[in-house]
Amino acid sequence: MSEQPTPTNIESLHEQEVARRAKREQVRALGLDPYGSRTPGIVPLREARARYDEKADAEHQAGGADNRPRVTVAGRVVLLRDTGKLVWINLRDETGDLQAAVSRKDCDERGFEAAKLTDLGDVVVLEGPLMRTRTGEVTVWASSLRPAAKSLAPPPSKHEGLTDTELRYRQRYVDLWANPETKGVFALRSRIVSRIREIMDGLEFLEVETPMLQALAGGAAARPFRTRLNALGIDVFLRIAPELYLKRLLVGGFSRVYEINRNFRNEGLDRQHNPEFTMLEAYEAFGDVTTMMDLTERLVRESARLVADERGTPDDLRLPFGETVIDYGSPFERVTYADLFGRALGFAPTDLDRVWREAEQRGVTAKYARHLAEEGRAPAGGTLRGRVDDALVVNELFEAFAERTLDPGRPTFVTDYPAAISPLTRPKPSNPALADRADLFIGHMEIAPMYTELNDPDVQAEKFRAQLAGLDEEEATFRTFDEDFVRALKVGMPPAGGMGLGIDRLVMLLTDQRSIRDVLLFPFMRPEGSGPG
RNA sequence: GCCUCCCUAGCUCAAUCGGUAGAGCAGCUGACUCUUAAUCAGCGGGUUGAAGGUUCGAGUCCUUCGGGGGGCACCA
Repeated sequence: MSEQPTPTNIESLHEQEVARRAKREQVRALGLDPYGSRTPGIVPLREARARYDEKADAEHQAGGADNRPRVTVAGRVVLLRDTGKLVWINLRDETGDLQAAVSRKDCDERGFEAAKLTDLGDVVVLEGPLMRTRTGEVTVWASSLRPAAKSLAPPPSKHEGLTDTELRYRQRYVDLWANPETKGVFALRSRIVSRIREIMDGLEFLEVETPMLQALAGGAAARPFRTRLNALGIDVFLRIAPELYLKRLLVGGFSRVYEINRNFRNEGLDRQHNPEFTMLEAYEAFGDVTTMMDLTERLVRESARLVADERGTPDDLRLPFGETVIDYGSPFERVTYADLFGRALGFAPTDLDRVWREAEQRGVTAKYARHLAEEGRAPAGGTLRGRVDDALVVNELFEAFAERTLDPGRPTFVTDYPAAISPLTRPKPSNPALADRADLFIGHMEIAPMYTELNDPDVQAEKFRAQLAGLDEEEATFRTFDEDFVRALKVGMPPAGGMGLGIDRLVMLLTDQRSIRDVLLFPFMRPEGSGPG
C-alpha cells in the first residue's frame, strides 16, 4: 500500500515493529480496517462486568435458553494468551480491566483471525455475551472482534509496567495506559479542581479569566518569561500572577472573584517547581486575611474529604504523604511569624543585633554580599548591615531555620508577616511593621498565602517605588511601576481579602506524590536530541 | 547555573578485582478450546547514551558532551 515504508526504512525499524506492520497488512487482507471506525453502544468495562447475570449464565450452561446479557466493549490489550483455537484477551479502559475470550467456534471467522493477529497494546472492540469461566472470571465470550487501533510500538513490560521516570514523563500516553495508578492520580486531580470550583461557585465567587500576556509582569516577585508581540513591535511577558487584574475587578464592582489558571515563572525546576503551574487566586471585597484563612481551610479540608471518600474512609481525614500522616480534619494550627521565629531561633526577630550576628554566623547573608559584589557596590569585607533591608535578613533566617520546625502533619497558618516583605499587603493597624498576611504550610510545603489587601493608592505607590529602588538593570525591565494599577486604586478599591492556593502542591499532598511532575500530565522536560549525536 | 548519582536488548533488570555481555517478559517458528504474569519445544535480537583517552584487553577506569534522578541556588 501507498504508506508502506521503503526497504531502507524497514531495515531501520526494530524487528518488533516490522512484525506488527506485517500483522497490520494481514488484518487489511482480511478486509478489516486496523484503525477501526465509529462504534456505537460501547459499554465501559466496569459497567460491562456489573451487567453479568448469574442466573442467565447458569441457565445457559445447563443447556437452557441463552438469556445472557450481551455487551460491546473496547479497550487496550494488556494481556494475551493464545491457546490455539481459543484466544484470551485482557482489555483495559479507564474504568478497569476485563477478560474476553475469542473462540474459533463462537466468534465470527474474520474476528477470530483478527484475534490471532492481535498484539499486546492494540486497541480492539469485542461483542458478545457475558459469562463466567470455570475459574470464576467474568468474561466477554466474543461473537465478534474488530481492530480499533494497531499499536506499532512494542509495549512496556506487562508485569512491571513503565518504571523509567524519563519515559513516563516524556511518553505519558504510554504511562497512562500501562500504569493504571497514574491515571488515578490525574482523575483525582480533576475531581479536586471540580470540587474547589463547586465550593467557590457555591460561595458566589465569580470565576473570571484575566490576561496571561501582560505588558508588565506584576503581582509577585519572580522572573517572567519574555516574548514578542509582533503586531505592536513590543516585548510582553507571560504572567507571573493574575493578582493586579483580579484587584482591578474589585474596583470595577465585582465583590467576589476567582481564577484557576496557569502562572509562568522563569525560575529553577525541582520537586516542587515547574515553569508553569496552576494557582487558584480569589479576592473578596470587605473580607480580610481571616476570612481568607477560613476559606482556604475549607477548600483544603473539603478536597481532603473528597479523597477520603475515594479511599472509603469518609470520616477519617488523616491522609498519608510519604512517611507522614497529615491531619486535615482537625482545625488548622495558627502561629505568628514572630512566635515561630522565636521558638526556632531562640531570640526575637525584632532583636536586630542578634539577627545580624546570627545571620552572618549561619551564612545566610552570603548571597547578599555576592549580589552587592556583582553590582560593584560591595563594602570591602565590611558589614552588610544598613545596605540590606533588615526584614529580608530576618526572613532568610525564618525560611532557613524556622519554617522547617513546623509539624508537617499539622496544616498550619503562619500569621503576621513582616510588612517589609509583603508589598501588596495592608500593614496591621495595630503595628505597621507587620502585615495582615498569613501563609498555610502543609507537609513542609507552602500551599497558600492569604492577605488583607492594600487599597490605599498612595501607600501602594510608595511600596512600588521602594521595591523598584534597589533593582539591577535586568530586573528593572520587568518590574516597572504599574501606573494603571495605582490609578485603579485611586478610583477606589473596597477593603478586601485575597488568597492564592497552589493547586499542584495541594494535589501532590492529597494524592501522595512527592514530585510536582507526578501531578502534571506533561511536566516540562528538556527537548530530546538537542545535543550532538 | 553548581554539586552528586544514574543511563546495558522493545520493557524490567544482571554481569566478581578491568578478562571479551546474560536472564525474565516481549518478538519469531511450532503445539494447544476454560486461560489469567497461561504452558511446552525451538530460534533470533546489543556500536553497553555519544565521542575521545588509558590499557594486551573497557559495560567496568579517565575526559568531554547529551539525557534523567536527587540536592544546592532562585522561587510558589
